[in-house]
Amino acid sequence: MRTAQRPTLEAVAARAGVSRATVSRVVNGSTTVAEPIREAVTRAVAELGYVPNLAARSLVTQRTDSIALVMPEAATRVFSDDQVFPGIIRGVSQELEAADKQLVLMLAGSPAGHHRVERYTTGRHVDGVLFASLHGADPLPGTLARLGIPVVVSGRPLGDAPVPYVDVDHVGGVTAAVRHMIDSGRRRIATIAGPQDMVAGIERLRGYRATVADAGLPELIAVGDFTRESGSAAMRRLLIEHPELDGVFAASDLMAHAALRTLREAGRRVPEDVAVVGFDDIETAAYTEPPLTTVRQPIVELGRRMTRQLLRLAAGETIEQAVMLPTELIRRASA
Amino acid sequence: MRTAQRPTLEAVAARAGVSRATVSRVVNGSTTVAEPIREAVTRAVAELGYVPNLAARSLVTQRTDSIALVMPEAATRVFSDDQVFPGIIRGVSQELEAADKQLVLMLAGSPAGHHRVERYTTGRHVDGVLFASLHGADPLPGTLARLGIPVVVSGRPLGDAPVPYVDVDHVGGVTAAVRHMIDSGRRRIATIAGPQDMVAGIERLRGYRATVADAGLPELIAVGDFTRESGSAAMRRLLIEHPELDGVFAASDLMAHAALRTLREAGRRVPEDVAVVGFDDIETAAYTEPPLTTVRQPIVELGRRMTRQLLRLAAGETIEQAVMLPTELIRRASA
DNA sequence: CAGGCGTTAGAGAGCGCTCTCTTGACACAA
DNA sequence: TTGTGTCAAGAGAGCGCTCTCTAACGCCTG
Repeated sequence: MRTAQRPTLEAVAARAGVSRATVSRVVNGSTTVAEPIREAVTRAVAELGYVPNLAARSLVTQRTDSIALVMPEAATRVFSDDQVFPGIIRGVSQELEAADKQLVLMLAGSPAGHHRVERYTTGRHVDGVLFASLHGADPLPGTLARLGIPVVVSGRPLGDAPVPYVDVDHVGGVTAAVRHMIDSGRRRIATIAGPQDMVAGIERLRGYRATVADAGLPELIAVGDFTRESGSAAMRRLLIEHPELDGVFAASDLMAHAALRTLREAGRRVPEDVAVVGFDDIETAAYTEPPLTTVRQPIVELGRRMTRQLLRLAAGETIEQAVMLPTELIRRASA
Repeated sequence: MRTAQRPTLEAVAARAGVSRATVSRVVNGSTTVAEPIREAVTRAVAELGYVPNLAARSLVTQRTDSIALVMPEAATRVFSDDQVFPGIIRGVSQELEAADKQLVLMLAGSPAGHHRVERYTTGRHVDGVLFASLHGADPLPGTLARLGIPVVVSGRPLGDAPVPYVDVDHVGGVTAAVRHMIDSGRRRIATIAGPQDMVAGIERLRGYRATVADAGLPELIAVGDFTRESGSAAMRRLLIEHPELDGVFAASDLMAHAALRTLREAGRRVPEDVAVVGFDDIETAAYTEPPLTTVRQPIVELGRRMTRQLLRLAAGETIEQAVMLPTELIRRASA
């Protein structure tokens, strides 16, 4: 069974009574083939159930028609409860489907895993590489770019390598969130920040600081890592250090969700005593108690845009170094 | 840049002063190479930064060292809020990493997408195919199996093709859940069932019916599709049709979550008036109000086992037609 | 010391495809 | 009729690798 011979170009050519080259032309859509011959070839392809051997094609064209999407394995854990991880994949997948290219997904967990990613991508086994949710200043994207391998990352890269990226407007979203609380009379607005080795964490904290500073309000900061657990811990710390707080901006919905519960356990009412705003607009946000006001980011679109940029790059076009996607404040009951 | 010549076997051979065949032996770990020569080759490989061209290798070995994971695109939407989708990917990824194989992810949304999957997988561009979360009786797994292409699916396939599968013990989990409610005195236990074109939906309903029948209790059934929206609607219907109910088993945590809210809105207290049990044990389950009692399924392990089975199959071993993974009742406050 | 054997390295074919170059056919002008 | 130009189709090289077959070499045996 395993040796079931698949028909080759040769076989199709023989059946259609033409040369290999002509079959290749038809299969690849060349225009310089007379109609009757094209038809004969098409028929032969159908009759034989011919499918081109991609390995053979890649060998000569130097293209693989596949691109890699690299994510830290932690992303599947940290984000396991929201749609960031599946959302990006969905967006990438949609665009690649349209371009008839394959998606090779690489979750880099261990250092060994990272090395494997490096070997694979630098080995030019893919036509381009997408990086999502980078932690810290990974040198790999820069290395690939220098090798001339098309790369696009999500979020402004922390290193100094000039790698093209697509990001959402963190600062704009956070500003809208914090202003919303200020406008409704809050004056002691704290933040539960995200991890400071990720752009999303850094930018969202930056937005918070700028906005409260602008309004002449104090900075009340506790740092989490985007997870619910860290959100509970941070909220508890904030309540101890700043019991007077009347608003909380959490850098992720997961942390906001945990904060909601912690506040309730501490006897604070939301939104009467404390307003809470999150970031992400995960599906759960509409089902928390009370429903969470939050900043929506276009996550599927992020995946799509990254992919489109990468494909353009791979096609030899020059692309914008940075693309920024808008965020939007979704008002529910928590603030 | 794009034409930057990568070193070939030939180049390594020249540098090491040996033949191509010998370099190939060293690279592929053959034992029949004398130590000094092996060392010389290894050094040449390092110096030149040689990376084998996978396309060329595939062309002759007829292997691709990559496997496809096929999911309906809906899976990323329906499950966007729980860990099924990322969990399976993580499990698959872990095992493939250990085996040094690549993961090609295919989300089949449209009929065109499904056709693309069919073309790609039947074209033997991968060494094996994993199917997750099948809807209905997709003929593709059976077709591939008949072509001699290694296939493993998640969940007992609904068609009659004898395709090897890995599944969790739905019935066992549901039985434990419903018995738990019976044991605590509930006598009017309803279910919010999952979609009846998916094994998970069918099996969980089967488990419910068997257990209530066994206890001489009535069947109170409303069907949803695993999403929160459908869960709310189903819960409302149940309250109208069976206002006397004192327990609800929801076939997914998402539906259970929505039921919790709907019950509260209807003035029913959980668990005092109505006990609620879900299925999946998503992370949110621990954060609902009240925290949700639910059935945990080992989702990462599911991905891992599927992959291990597939790799064994691809290696020519014969494998069990069915593998069943245990489920476990997690008791929290809702029942 | 011839003959046989086991072991290691090289030679060379060929995997299935694309793409350049060449040939062939035909139309039209001189 | 011959020459020129245009366009479609074929011939053939070669992409980088693996793997079989063969050659070379050293060692043991009779």
